[in-house]
Amino acid sequence: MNLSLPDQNMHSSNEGCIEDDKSDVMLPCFRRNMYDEPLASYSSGSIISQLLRKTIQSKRALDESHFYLSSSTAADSGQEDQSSVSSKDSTVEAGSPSGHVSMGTSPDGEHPVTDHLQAKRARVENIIRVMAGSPNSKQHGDSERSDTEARDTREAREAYRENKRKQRLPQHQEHSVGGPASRRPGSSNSEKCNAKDEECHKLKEQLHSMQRLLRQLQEKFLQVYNQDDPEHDDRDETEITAEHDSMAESAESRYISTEDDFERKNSRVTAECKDRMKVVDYLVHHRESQNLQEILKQELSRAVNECVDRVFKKVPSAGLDLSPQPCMCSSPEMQMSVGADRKSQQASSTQEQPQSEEAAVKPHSLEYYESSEAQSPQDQTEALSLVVRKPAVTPLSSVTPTVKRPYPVHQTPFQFNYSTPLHDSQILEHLLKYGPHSNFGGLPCMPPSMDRTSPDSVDLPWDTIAMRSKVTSGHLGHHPRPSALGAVAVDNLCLPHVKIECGELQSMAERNPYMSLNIQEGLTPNHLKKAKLMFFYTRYPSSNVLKTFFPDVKFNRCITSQLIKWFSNFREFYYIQMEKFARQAIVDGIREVKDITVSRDSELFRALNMHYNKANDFHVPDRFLEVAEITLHEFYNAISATKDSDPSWKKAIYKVICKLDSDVPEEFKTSSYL
DNA sequence: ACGTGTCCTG
DNA sequence: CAGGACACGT
Repeated sequence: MNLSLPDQNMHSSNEGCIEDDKSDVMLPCFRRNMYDEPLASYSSGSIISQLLRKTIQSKRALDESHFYLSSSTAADSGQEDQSSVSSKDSTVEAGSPSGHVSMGTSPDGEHPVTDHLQAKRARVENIIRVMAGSPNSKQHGDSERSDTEARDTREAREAYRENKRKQRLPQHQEHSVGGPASRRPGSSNSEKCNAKDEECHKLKEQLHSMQRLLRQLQEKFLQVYNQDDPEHDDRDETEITAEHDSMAESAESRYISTEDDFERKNSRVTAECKDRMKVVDYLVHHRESQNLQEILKQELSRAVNECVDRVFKKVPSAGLDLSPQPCMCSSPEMQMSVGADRKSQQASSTQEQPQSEEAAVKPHSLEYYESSEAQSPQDQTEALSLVVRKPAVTPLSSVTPTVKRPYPVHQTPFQFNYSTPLHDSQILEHLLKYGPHSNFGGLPCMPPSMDRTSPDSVDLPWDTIAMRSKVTSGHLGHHPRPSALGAVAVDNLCLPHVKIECGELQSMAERNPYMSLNIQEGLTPNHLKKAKLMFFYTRYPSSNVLKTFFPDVKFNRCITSQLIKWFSNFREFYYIQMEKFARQAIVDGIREVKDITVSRDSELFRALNMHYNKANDFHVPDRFLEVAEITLHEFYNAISATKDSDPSWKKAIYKVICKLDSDVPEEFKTSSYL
C-alpha cells in the first residue's frame, strides 16, 4: 500500500546519491601523490646539502686566503700553476709526513724570525701537509694533473692511482717555495719588530685559513664516511662519527676563539693531527671502498633491471610505454635516479664537478626515463651518494600500510607501493648490507612470509621499487591500474603465461596477503573481504561484474558460483538483519516509517558493518546507509501490512532492493584490492 | 540444460 | 560460509 512512497523516495535519493557515492568513493589516498612527500623526510639530504654549502663557502674562503696557503690549497682550487711543483723527491707515503716537518721553514732561515715562531710555523705546515691528502684534493686534482705528476711515476698505468699520494709531496714542497717566498720582501726591508709583527700576523692568518681548511676537510671526511657506510659495521660508523664530531667541535671552538691565542690553538691543532692520522689511514683503504662501491652499483643495477624486465614482460597491462629494455647495467645511476629519490640525491651531491666517466653515463640513464623531469643532467650525480646515504629519520610507521586510519581508505597493493616512500631506502640499506640476493625478512616493512621463500622472493620488493620508480618518474597520471579492459585482458590472455612462468611468484602471492598482485587459482580470504566491501555498493552483482572486479582470479564455473554464493550469503545476512530490526521497530512501537532511520550509530549499521567490514578499515559509503534504511522501511511496511503471511512476501522487497545497486568504484578493479 | 537465486542446514 | 535442495527464467 504505502510501498509506493518509499519507492519514490528511493528513486529520488538514488539519483542524488550516486554522485555522492562517486565523490565519497574517490578517497584521497588515490589522488595524493604520497611518493612526492618523502623528500621532506630525507633530513639527511638537507644535512648533506648544508655540508655542500659549507664546503663551497669554505672553498671561497680558501681562494681568498690561498695567498698564504697556496701550496696547500693548490689541490683544492685546482688553479695553481704546476710549475711551482718542483718536487723530484720520492713519493711521500701517507704514514711518513713527519720527516719533512722542517722543510717548510728552511728556505727562510736567514730572515729575522725567531725560533719560536719558526717552530710554530713548522707545526702549522705539518698540519697543512697532512691535510693535503684530503679527498678534496682527489676530486679536483686527479684528472687535471695526472700529466704533471706522471713524470714522477715509473709506471704510467698507476699514475692515476698514485696521484692521491703524490699530491702531498708537491704541495709540501710548493709550500716551502710559495708561502715563505711571499714573506720575503717584508723581511728584507723592515725592522725586526715590524717583521716580527708581520710574521705574527701572517701566521695568524695562516692559522685562520688552516682552520677553514680543516673544517672543509672534516666535511669531506664526513661525506666519505657516509659513502662508505655499508662496509663498516654500525659500531665503526658511530665511532667514526663521534670522532668526526669531536673534531668538528674542536674546530668550531677554535674558529670562534680569539686569534691571539696562538699557543693554545696550535697545541690543539697538533693534538688533532693524531686524529687526522687515523683518517689518513682510512684513506689508504678508500681505494678498496671505491671498488666495492662499483660492485654494489653494478649489482644493484643488474637486479633492478632484471626485475623491471620481468614485471613488464609478465604484466602487459602495466607495461606503459616501456618495452623490455636492453641491458642497462652500465648505468647504475638510473635505477634510483628518479623522482623524489633523485631530488634528494641531487641535494646530497657531494661532488662539485662530475667526474668524466659519470658524466658519460648520465645522458644514457636519462633516456630511459623520458626526461620529462625538470632536472638538468647536471642535477644527477652519481648513484652512490643516493644509494648509500642513510635517511637520518625514517618515519616508517607513518606510511606502513597496516596503519589504521580514522576513516581508512582503500588499501591496494599498488597503494602499498606508492605510499611507502621509505621502503625503498630501507630496502637499499638492507641490500647494501646483505647484498641483492639476501632475503628481506629483516626488514620491518616486509611481510614475514617473504623471508623463507626462494631467492626469487626478492623480486617482489624489487618490482615494487621498479614500479614506483617508474611512476614517480613522471607518469603520475598513468597508474598501472588495470582498467576494465585490462582486467579482461589479464584474465584471458596474460594469466596463463603468468601462471606458467612464475608459479613460484604466484604461490608466494597466495601466501602473502600484500602480494596478491598475481593471478589466483582460487578465492582467497582477501577476495572474500573485497567481496564484502563490494557488497556495500552492490547487492546483486552480475557475474560479469564479478569477473571485472576480480581480475586476479582465474574464473571458472566453480569460482563464479562461489562468488555468487558469497553475495547470496551476504544478502541473506543482510535481509535477516533487516527483518529482525524491522520487527524490533514494530515491537518498539514505532508508528511512522519516517521514524526509522539508519545512521552510522544505528545498531543495525553496526551489525552490518561488523559483518562486512569487520576490521572497520573501510569507510562505508553513505549510499549504503540509505539503501539499508530503504530496505528497513520496506520490511517495516510489509510486516506492518502483515504481508509476511505470504510465503513469498520478501520477494517484492528483493525486487526493490536489487534496483538500488550502485556502481562499484574503479579502485576495486585493481587486482586483489585490499 | 543451464544459470541464478533462495532457503535450509551444519 | 559452504553444501544441498529447490524454484524460476531463459
